Order: sequence, then C-alpha cells, then structure tokens
Amino acid sequence: MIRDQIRQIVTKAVASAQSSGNLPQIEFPPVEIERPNQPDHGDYSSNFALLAASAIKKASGRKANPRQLAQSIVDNIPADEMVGSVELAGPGFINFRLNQGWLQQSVLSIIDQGACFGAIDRGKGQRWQVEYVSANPTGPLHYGGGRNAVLGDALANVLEAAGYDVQREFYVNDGGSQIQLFIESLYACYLQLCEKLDGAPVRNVEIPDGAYQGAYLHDYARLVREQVGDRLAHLEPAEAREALRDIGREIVVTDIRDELAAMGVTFDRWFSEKSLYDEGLVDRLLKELSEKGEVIKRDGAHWFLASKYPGNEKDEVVVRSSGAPTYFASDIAYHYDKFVRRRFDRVVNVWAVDHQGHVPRMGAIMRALDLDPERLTILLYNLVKLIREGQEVKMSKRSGDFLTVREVVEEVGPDAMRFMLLTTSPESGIEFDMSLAVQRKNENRVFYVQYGHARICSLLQRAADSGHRNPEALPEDASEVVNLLTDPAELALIRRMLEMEEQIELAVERLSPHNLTYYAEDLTKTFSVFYENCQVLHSDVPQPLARARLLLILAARTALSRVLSLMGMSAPQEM
RNA sequence: GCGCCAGUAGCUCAGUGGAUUAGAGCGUCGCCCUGCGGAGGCGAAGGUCGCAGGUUCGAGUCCUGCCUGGCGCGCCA
Repeated sequence: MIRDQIRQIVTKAVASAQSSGNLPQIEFPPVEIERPNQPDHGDYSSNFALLAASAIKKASGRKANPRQLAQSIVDNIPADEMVGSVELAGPGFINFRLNQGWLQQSVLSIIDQGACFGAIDRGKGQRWQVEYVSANPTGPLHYGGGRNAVLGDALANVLEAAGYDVQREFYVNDGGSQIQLFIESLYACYLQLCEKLDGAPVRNVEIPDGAYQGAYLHDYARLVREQVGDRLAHLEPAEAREALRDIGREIVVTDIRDELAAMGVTFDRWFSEKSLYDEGLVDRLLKELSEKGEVIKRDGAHWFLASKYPGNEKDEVVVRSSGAPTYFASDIAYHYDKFVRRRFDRVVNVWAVDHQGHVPRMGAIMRALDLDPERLTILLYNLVKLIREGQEVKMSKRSGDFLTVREVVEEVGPDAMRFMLLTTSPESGIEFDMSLAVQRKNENRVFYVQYGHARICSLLQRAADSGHRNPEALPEDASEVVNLLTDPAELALIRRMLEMEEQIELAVERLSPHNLTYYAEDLTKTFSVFYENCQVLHSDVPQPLARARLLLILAARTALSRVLSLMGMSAPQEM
C-alpha cells in the first residue's frame, strides 16, 4: 500500500538520521502518514517532526525545532521511483508528492489487477466469521433487517478483499419459544385452510397469546397444504405440530433465503440453533459451567453468574424454573462452537441496536469459556426510518403488517436499497427515502455512480465500433503510451483510483464499510471531470493520446466496478 | 435513575489514529451544449462542529459536566 511504503521511507529516514547523530537516540512515536485535505500539501504528509519535537522535550527537557528535525529527516530520504518530491512545509510537516511517471504506469497495474484491484494482505489468511441477519425464522424479513444484510455482506466483501478468510453465517433460531409459537400459529392457519378446502375435521386448537397473525401465514399454510395435503389435519395435534416443525421451518427459511438472494445476499452456512440441543452440546456446556461454578441453581432456575464479569450488572437465566432453556443457553453453546470447535480467529456478529443490552453478557460468555473477549465483536447498527413522499412509513407491528425486505427491494431495486442502507455509519440512524431512491435524477446518488460506469462502458463500446483495438489486451507499447497522460484531470483520476487500497483498509479497520459509498461517488466525480475536460474519441485527439485515454478509462471501469461489487451492487453496462 | 449511541451548512450525512484554510450530495442563486450518454461540468452564498469548562504549541476529534433526541435496563428475543 502506498501509504505504508511512505511510512517505511520516513521510518527508515528517521533511523538513519538517528544513527548519524542528527536525531537523538530516544524512543519516538510511530510514524503516521495522512492524506492532506489541501492539494497544495501534496499527496501524503507526515507530522512526525512535530510529534518528535514534543517527544524530545519530554525526554530531555530541551526544546527542539520541528522544522530542523523535519529537515534532517528529509535529508535522509533516498530517491524513490514512486516519490516525485518531498517538501518541508509549515511548522514542520513533510509533504510527499507522487511521481508522475509512476502514476502513469500504475494505470497498467490497475488494469492488470482487474477484479482484484485494491486487494491488500492485512488479514494474512486469518479465519473470520461474519454472522449477520440471523432474524427469527417466523416470517418474512422486516425491512430493517435489510440494513443488517447490507452491512454484514459488504463487511464480508471488504474483509475478503483485505486478505481474510471469511465465512458468512446466518444463525437460525429454530430452537426456542418463538419458533414454537410460529409453528402453532401456522398449524392453526393450516387447519382452517384444510377445513375450508378439504372438509377436514374441525379441531379447536388453542391459539396462544401473542401468536403470529400476519397475512403471510396464510401463504405459508397454502404451501404446507401443497406439500402434504390435508394429512396433518387428521393427526393428533401433538403429532401434527411435530411434523409441521420441520416443514414450517423449511418454508420460512426458504422464504428468507429467497428474499436475501433478491438483494444479492447469500450465506455460506445456515446454522441451526436446534442442532446445538439435538447433539447435546447445550446440556454438556451447562453441566461443565455448573461444575466450574459459573452456573448455579437459584429460585428454581439456573443462572449464569454474569455479574462477576466486567460490564455486567446482573446474572442471566439459562434454564427457567419451567425447565425450558433461554436463548442465552444456546448462545453459550453457539459461541463455543464458533471459537473452540470451528476455531475462528475472530467473529463479528451484526446486531440491531435494540439488542445492545446483550453485548456485555457476550463478553461474559467468552470469559467463562476461557476465550479472549477481543475475538468477538458485536457490531451494532441503528434503526432505519422509511420515508415515502416526505412522510415516515408507519408500521403496525401488532397485526404483522410491516413492510418486508422483499417489498422494499421490489419498490426501489436491490442496488438502490444496498447503496442507501450503506451510506451512514452503523451507529447513525438512516432516513431511507424510497421516493428518492427510485428517481432517475442526479439527486439520487446511486444513479450517479452507476451512470458513470455505464458511460465508461459506452465509450469503450464506441471505441471498439470505430476500429480501436480492444485495450484490454494491453498493447506492447502500453507503458510508453500511458506517459501521454499528463492532463491534471487525468492525473487526478489516477490518484483517486489509487485510494482503493486505503478505502478497503479503512472499512476493515473500523468494521464499517459505509466509506465505500462516498469513495464510489468521489471516483465517479473525478471521472466525470476527466470526461468533461478530456476528449477520447474525437478527430482532434491524436491517435496515441486516444489510446492512452482508452487505457485510463479501462482502469476507471475496473476501479468503479470493483467498488460497486464490494458494496454488492451491479455495475451496469447501460442504463 | 443507570447505561449505550447520536447532535457538524436550509435538508440528508461524511470527517472522531488531534495538525497546515472543517467536507460531500441535495436544495438556493449564477454560468457552460454546432464535442464521446446534460442522468454532466464550473462557480457563489451558506457552519460560534448542541452548550460550558479542561488537557495540548494546536481539539469537530481526547477528558469532565450539562442540554436535547433515539435505544436499552424481564425466569422475552
């Protein structure tokens, strides 16, 4: 990465300045390289001399002049093909400018990297898991789950680009009371349907409090009937429910899977909570934790003594006095499975902010299992407010009448949905304006970016039609040709594209890929300026320059489609 | 009451490894089409970065207190 290389250069220069006696032999803070806001300040800049001055003052009590320190560092920076100039500026900043020839050649490197452009090796093959969505399998996804899906998926993409070995997982809560309630609700619905259509026996099934009652249940009931006819209506209720458990689970999980697939989100594994009970892992771990004194019996229930761990104020029930385990019991087994059995180095769980209360106790689980809590990160995201025609779209949760992910995707399209739900940092709320998302106008940022890509494709197509050879098969003189790219707009575009690695690193470092949406816009904007200033296919443009510019826009297409794919969006050839 | 998060331009939001003059998009007001997709480009106006202290040579960024809004504090998930 460019910034790392600059950091290396400065670090080495500091070391040689120290050994030649121009800098004192004290412990200096690590060299930081930043990107200045002002173009005048170069492409990269280091404030090291300012930090060094205060370090010297602290160590020796002597005042040091940061400008002089900077000068002795600059004096020790050797020539480098990547660096065009090194300047000393202001109170002691060291500003770097990239070499023009090096920038020009990097166009070829971008084309060469293709779909992998910007990949870095930060992860070094570490095994990470991103667990996201994990909505209760009791109905279609609430639109809010769309943000979870987009965030988790983009995060997984960006982690892969940064060299991590990533597994994407959906945890299916099919072991608890909610799925039970769902099955009973579905059973009641199914009985009504069979009674009506098949004249099946009338059964008075008790519908429990809080039963699910959304309209989708009727659709599911129809699916059940298509599969097994009215057979279940003739069984004893207990038997029927047992049979319906698997069928109902399969129907709802398939529904959720299809919804997510419609927005381009897929998983490597759908992990069943129930399987943790079936194989006895939950019981085993509860027993072990009891033996270790982490779980005790009190007031008829079994409690995990979370309060002895930092950040936890209360203990947590793992088995109710009724004998039914809570979700917390399976959470213990689930995380044991993730870290001990499957040996993930790190796990990120993506949760909506209303689950924030559970975060501390996850840390307690990790400690109780003798695992480093740092290996588990809970990524919380804020809620989504849907706006349509300037009005908030109100939901009635009581009747199960809410907008689903599927409906939002159908209304605005998967790309607009993904982009919009990715634009803010996770901890900020989102006002998702659906009316805006469908507008084919420039105030819609999604269209702006995709339009840029389509424009590039159109240009390349025109070039091919007018007899230019395909620039993707790099001509032999390519490295000479790109030296013709000297227009400020051309160089600005190259610089912008070269930010890709840093953007990927940033998204990974903060575990929040929203910066990609801004980068995509900047990239598109920089291309548009080039497009406005520099003709490609025009009789006035000499052949060699036209060829150079075709290589440049091919690189731009590579970069733009890369960032779109990291966000999980399509890169349309035409619109 | 306690905890977490947010408060930056008219609107929606970036920026939170402290650093040279605080950004973008939209909106508003001006420009630019006998040129590759005008779904574009250029420019202007617009901000005491919630308030008050503190640390620092330097704070939107770190610390403390307060105000406002959202969320969370069950043998629910």
